[in-house]
Amino acid sequence: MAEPARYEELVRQFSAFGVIKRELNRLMPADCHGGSASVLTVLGRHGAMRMSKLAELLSVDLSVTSRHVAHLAERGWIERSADPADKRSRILRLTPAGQDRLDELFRRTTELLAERLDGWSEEEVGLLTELLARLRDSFGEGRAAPRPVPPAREETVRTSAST
Amino acid sequence: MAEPARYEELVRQFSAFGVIKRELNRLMPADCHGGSASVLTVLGRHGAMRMSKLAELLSVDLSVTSRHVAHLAERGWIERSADPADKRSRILRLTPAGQDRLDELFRRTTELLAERLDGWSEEEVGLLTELLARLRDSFGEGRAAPRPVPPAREETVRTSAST
DNA sequence: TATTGTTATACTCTATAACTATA
DNA sequence: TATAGTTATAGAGTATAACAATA
Repeated sequence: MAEPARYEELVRQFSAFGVIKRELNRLMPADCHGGSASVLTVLGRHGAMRMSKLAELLSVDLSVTSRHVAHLAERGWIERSADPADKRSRILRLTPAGQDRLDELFRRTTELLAERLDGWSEEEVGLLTELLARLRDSFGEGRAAPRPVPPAREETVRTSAST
Repeated sequence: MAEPARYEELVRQFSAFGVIKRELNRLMPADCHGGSASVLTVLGRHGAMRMSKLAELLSVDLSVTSRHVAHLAERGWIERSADPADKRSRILRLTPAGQDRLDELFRRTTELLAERLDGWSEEEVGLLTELLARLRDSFGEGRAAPRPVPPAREETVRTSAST
């Protein structure tokens, strides 16, 4: 448990979020903005899943997820198949084209980070990554279910864009 | 310089930004949303300044800053006085009411963080704060001018909500 | 002519609520 | 009746561009 002043300082630094997010967004191709990219990322990491699960992993409302998914499906980057066990559900899955898109996105962002974090050591990058994961866990509890989990369990799915 | 896989992992964790930001926004009073709050925070920390400087510190466009500032001025939380040295400029300054507002906001966010980061140690909170500051520095270069004040890093922490 | 701010416009992201179809 | 997902609507945040006043 930290002192109040610590939290206050942390909150100030949260402004970094906006800075990074805006710069990252500028990097996105016109037909695949931030929201869509998150969907691709989650599907790439966790494999096929239903809408509700995706929304949970994204920590956004189901309606928001639905729109992003529709956007991606229109472009052939993900496919929505019926769930035989529950006809209300739809199973989402990355298509090969979607996987390519995802790889391309990672390439772009990795390039940007390599440039921006030039002076950072391997350990520092890892440390920040870890702390952000914990931060997300600390917040998302109850609604989100993040946690850098091992790749998909679904058998028919190609997983992770890289590793 | 870290390996590409490190950056990729870091990018994934950036999704934490959205989670925290949305939760923080939910905490904001109806008449003072995230954008306005940032303005108050920066003015509280760095003192009076002109629009352009504020926009730079916020790392957002001047037009955006202008709107947020107008919003705050309407509510009497900041005052815009003419700059005698340059009549195009306007000097922004927190009013006592604005300071109260700011204190109140810090109280709210501190409370939330204390709750969410219950299991975090003083050192961990400090470490994350430091890394976020560095992250912002690494990104904002050229457009933003972060690196405000040396954050409290010692055991003995300043308790000033602003200055 | 360049700079400081303001305003109009457009676009993304998000949540809430109403609605359809299954369970 | 409850749940999965879609769609309509509204609100916040941001950037670009056109404009005013001053340097």
